[in-house]
Amino acid sequence: MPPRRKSPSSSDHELSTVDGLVQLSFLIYGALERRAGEHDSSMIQTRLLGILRDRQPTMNELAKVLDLDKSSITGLVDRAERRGFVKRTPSAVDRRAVTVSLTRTGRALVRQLAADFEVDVELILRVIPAAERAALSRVVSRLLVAHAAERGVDLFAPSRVASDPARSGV
Amino acid sequence: MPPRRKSPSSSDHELSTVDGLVQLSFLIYGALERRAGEHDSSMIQTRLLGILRDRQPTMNELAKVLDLDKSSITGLVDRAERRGFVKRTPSAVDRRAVTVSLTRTGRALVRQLAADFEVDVELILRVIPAAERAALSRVVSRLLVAHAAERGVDLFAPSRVASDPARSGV
DNA sequence: TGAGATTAGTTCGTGTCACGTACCAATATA
DNA sequence: TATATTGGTACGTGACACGAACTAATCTCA
Repeated sequence: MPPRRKSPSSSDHELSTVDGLVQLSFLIYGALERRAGEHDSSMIQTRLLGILRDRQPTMNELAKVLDLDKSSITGLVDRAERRGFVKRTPSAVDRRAVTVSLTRTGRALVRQLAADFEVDVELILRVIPAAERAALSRVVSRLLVAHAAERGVDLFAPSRVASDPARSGV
Repeated sequence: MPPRRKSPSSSDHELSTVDGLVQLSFLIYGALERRAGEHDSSMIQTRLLGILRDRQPTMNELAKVLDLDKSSITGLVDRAERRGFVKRTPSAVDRRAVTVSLTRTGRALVRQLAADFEVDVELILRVIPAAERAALSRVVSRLLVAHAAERGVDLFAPSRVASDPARSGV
C-alpha cells in the first residue's frame, strides 16, 4: 500500500517507481473525486455517467463494467434517476432487460465534469516541460496497451458491442 | 469524467494524456482496493493502517491527514479497533487527546498488504521494458516533486512532525 | 411443445463509511 | 476565573455495496 514517509537514508529526489505511481494515482483520483463533489456527485455516480457518455447498457452490463453486484446497480441507477441524470428504458429486444441512458441534464453534467477535470489534470501536468509530458503520455500509453494486450484485450480494436465488459476504461 | 471509448477517427495506439493517466490511476487504485479486499479490508481502512506504519497520530491529526470529518474518524478507528488492528492510547501531553497506533496484528496486516500490492504494481510495470520504466519513474518523480513544491511542500524535507497534514502521501 | 433451468432485474436486510449537530471534558485565553 | 476553543464521542441520516430471496421473461432440449 501507499507511500510511506521517506526514510532518511533513501537516496533523495527520486521516489521509488511504486511509490511514485501510487502517489500520482491518488493525486488524479482525488482530483476527480473533488470535482465530482463540487457537483454533489460521488465517484461511483461519476463513473456511471462517464460510461453512459457513449453507451446505453443494460443493468447487467453496467454491473459487469463497474464490477459491482447487480443489486448494487439497482440502487446506483435509482439514485441517479431520482436526481434526473439518467433514465431507464425497456429493452427492445429482451422484455426482461432495461437499458440505461443519460438524460439531457445528465449529459450536461458529465460534460461539465469532464471539462473541469481536464483542467485539473492539465494543471498537474503543467509543472513539467512539454517534452516530459509527451514522454509520460507515451510511456503510459504503452503501459496500458501492453497491459490490456496481456489480458487479451486490444484497447484499439475497431469497434465493440455495447456489452463488452473488457473495455471498461472507466 | 474518465476515458471515453476511443472515437474511430482518433489516431490509434496513443491515448490522450488525460485518458491515459486516468486509466492508469484506476488501474493502480483498483489493484490496491482488490488487495485490501482479499484481507476483508476497505480502501479507507488500508489507508489508515498505511498512515500508522510510521506515525502515532491523534484522532484530530488523522482527520487532517485523511481529510475527513473528525466524527468520521471515530467510527473508522472504532471498526479498526474492533478488528484488533489498531489501539487507542490516552495522550501523554493532552488529557483530551487520544493517540492511535497499530497493534501487532495490524502491523502484520499492513506489511502483508504492502508486499502484495508491490507485486501488483511491479507486474503492471513489467509489460514495458526497463528503460521505459526508468523513464516513467523519472518523469513521475519530477512531476510529484514539482507539484508538491508548487504548493509549498518539499517532498524531501529532512524531517516532519507527526501532525504535518501536508505530507499526506497516503 | 412444454417442463425445468437460466437470466434480468428488484427488494430486503446488513454492514461500512461519511456527514452534521449536539454534547462533554480538558485546555487555552482574556 | 469566566469564557472560548479544542479533542473526542454519540446520534441520526444518507450513499453505497453485498448476498439471499423473489418475479418475470427467455432459453434449452427431451
